[in-house]
Amino acid sequence: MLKEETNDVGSGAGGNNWARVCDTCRSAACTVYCRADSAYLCGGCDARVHAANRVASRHERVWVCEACERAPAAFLCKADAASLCTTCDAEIHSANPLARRHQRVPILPISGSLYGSSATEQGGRKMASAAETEDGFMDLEGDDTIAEEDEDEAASWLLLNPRKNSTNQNNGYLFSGEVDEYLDLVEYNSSVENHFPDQYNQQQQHYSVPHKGYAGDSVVPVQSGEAKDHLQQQQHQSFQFGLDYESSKAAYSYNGSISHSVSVSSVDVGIVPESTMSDISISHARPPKGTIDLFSGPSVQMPTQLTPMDREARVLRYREKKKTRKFEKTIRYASRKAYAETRPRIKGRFAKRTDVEVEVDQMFSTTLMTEAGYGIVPSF
DNA sequence: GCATAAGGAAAGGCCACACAGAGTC
DNA sequence: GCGACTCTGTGTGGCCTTTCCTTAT
Repeated sequence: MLKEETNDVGSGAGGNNWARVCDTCRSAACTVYCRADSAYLCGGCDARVHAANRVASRHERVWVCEACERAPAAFLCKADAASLCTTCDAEIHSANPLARRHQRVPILPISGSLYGSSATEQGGRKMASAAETEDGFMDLEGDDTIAEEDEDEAASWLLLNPRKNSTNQNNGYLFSGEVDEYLDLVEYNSSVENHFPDQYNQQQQHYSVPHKGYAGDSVVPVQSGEAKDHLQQQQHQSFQFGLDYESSKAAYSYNGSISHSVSVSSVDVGIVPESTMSDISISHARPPKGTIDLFSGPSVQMPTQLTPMDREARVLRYREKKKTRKFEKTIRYASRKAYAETRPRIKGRFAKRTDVEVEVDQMFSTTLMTEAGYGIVPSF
């Protein structure tokens, strides 16, 4: 059994971008691996098979790796709140020193019902939600604290989401604001760029367009309207189905269906649409725990009452964002980068150009102008 | 087991200036 | 409506300082 797992991991982590399908129904993406049956099962088949009798319900199962979706998860990364197989764990957490510091704990298999007693709701299965523990399993006791913490943090991510689109997308579970959708797009893009270089590059050819023809700060492309519409459509679809447990797993996993559909970015630098920058900082701003709860104040755009669906959607969205956080610096304007690199410094700080340097630059510009036969606007 | 010191890593601030974008005429 | 112009805020990299965490005593 373990041999098979190892082989699968080897081919799955990073090498195969498609989630393993359920061994039973052969149609849905698998979400759990049953060691007793040596079978990968989707949420529906798992619930059906292991609810058949008491013996079956004792089968030990583990979630499938959220990164490759092809191997049983072996470790839980607390920093990423992600269950990962050994290979993905090694890959992801050897990427940089920061990642190496992530605290990971082995995932213990569980038996019984993964989806709680109300497994029939929402199309037969209960979605993965705030009731899950950090490792993604249902916590039968004492899960309220964790869920509330997640909800609190999730709420902070959504504070400024205007509900202006509620009339158009009034299912209550969609991204509510244009801005936040854009933010999501950027983050998903980062995820895609990291995990699907091939597909990402191919699809980029379809949807990525240069920001401007001008060669200055224009190196940072933005998504075309077609791409954005396409993405929004995909996201909306994913969220509409996302309340179903199985679909939500696919939609929110590292490289689930939604990731396959996202395909906009530059090649060397990440895109951050300028209009979103302030929103990013605002939406992430959050007072530390233990401070005065400003979120309950009247000035904050926070719904006073959340339906269970809203709550679940918030937590889900927060978890997904948490997984796809990207800490690498994003260069938006390559020309500014070039200027900064050539700019004189004193102890690392930018320094004023001396008159001599200005004169040299002017002479250089003049020389170029005469030699090239056309004018160049002097920079300094 | 607890307290303190030392070392390392990470985070954040600072600086000048070209540029984007809003506003005005 | 369109172009020209002014003004303001933003983004950029390298070094330094501060803060936090781990390890040793």
